[in-house]
Amino acid sequence: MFKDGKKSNHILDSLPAKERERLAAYLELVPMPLGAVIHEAGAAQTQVYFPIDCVVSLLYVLEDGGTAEVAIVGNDGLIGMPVITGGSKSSHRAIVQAAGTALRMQARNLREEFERAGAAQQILLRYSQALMMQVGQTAVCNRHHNLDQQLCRWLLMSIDRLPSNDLTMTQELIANMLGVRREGVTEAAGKLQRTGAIRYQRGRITVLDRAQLESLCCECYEAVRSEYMRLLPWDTTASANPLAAD
Amino acid sequence: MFKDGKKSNHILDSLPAKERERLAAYLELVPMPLGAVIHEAGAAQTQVYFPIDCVVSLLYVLEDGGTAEVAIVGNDGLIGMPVITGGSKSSHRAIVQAAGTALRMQARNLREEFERAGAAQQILLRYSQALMMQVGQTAVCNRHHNLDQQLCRWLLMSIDRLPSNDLTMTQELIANMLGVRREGVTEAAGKLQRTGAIRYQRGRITVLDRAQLESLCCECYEAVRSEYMRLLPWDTTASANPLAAD
DNA sequence: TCCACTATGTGCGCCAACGTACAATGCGGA
DNA sequence: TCCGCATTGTACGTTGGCGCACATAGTGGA
Repeated sequence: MFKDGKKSNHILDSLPAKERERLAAYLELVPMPLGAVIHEAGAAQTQVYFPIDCVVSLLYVLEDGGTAEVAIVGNDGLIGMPVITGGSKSSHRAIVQAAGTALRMQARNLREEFERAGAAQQILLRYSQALMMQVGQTAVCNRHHNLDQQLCRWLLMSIDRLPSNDLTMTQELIANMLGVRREGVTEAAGKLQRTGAIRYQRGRITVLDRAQLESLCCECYEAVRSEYMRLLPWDTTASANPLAAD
Repeated sequence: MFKDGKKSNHILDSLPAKERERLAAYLELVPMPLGAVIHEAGAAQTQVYFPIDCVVSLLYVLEDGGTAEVAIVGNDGLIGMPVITGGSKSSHRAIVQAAGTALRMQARNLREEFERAGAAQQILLRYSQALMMQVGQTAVCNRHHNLDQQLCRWLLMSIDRLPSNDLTMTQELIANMLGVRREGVTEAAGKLQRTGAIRYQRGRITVLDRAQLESLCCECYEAVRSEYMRLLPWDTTASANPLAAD
């Protein structure tokens, strides 16, 4: 799980003190309002974002206007990988799915730090692998699992990246993320509400029984979670983190 | 498109002469037999493969044995990105989907070249972005498009990476890749055969009318193709390739 | 030549999700 | 307080793909 009470970003936290201080000079705390489009598909990305207590979705927009989420990013990662990989722009729209704050910096400054080939490079590369895994699991889940399971996965992944168990989210928006009908979400969420797993009222969802969601969920959630833990042991207080050199 | 008549690998071809020669010392031509598992999910990857005239699928195996392909790799790329990103192992099984040959090298040698932070690093990072895009599009396609369209996409992506328009592939195997029923593939392929787009006989499929496949296909094929072209302009004879410094 | 096996074809009922239509319900502003 | 609007609930026929069962047809080996 990524929830830790602390308001921080795990990528930044994993950096040794020297690198973290160097980057800190470039970082600026910015609000991330619900629905804001951080990066539009096909547009050059001049800034990167390290979420603190917000969640951003990467989604693909089809020619007919349909959408599908390919990944979720919160305080476990960053928005702007194409800055590192050199393509500068992405085919995905980055949109704020849960409001909060993020640390922002100029793309060129992150790029510079990456090119120092130090701990930051190592961590960013590992993050890219974790993200790839998450995207792949989205593909698998879309193929094999039903809406009920996918909704559970989505709720779990979202609250893992947020400080509380509340989501300010209409069913309509969830449907857009999952790429399904709004009515389908209403039905699936209704089931979860009846069994007491969640509660919701007009654009606000509260997870009441996390364990129940996990039991209803498909294996995809745990697969992604454990891969993130393997690749990015971000807890700097734990000795398990080989990257915490300070 | 990636088909070029030449037997080569585009990543290696894109390298400046110096880098290419340095890597050549480590490369070994190996056969890639149909069905061979190049990397098992969760196993350390000690070697990387640059396909020449074979196609390798990355697929995820579910707990119940079900499978879903997350990406296709041919002479446009390489198998073994976790070696670069530092995770050393992948959650995906890499399996030879079309027999042929590949160039193989020790993981540590590629890792070393990457750490030189030269043209190879740049190209490998761009490839990782292209691969990410492909995986994301698999997710989108699984969500929104039907089996007929997906089969077209799959056929096009496969023959693009092979020297001819023939595939040695049973419908059963295609079904495993797409994560669907074998009967569904039989039906979809039957339609394509009746309209003259393809012909097949017991484990061998020939694409007769490429244009027709493209017209029946969803937008996902072209989206991935153009992103590969943007990120990896591999034709060293074209002036369009900024990476060809020799 | 024939047999065993693999690959492909076809037909069924079933179900999840779709598209559509419309009702009911809460919330915020005039 | 009431109106307008956004959000959620419900229903119904349609469809694409599933699971299953079994028939047919190539292919390679004994």
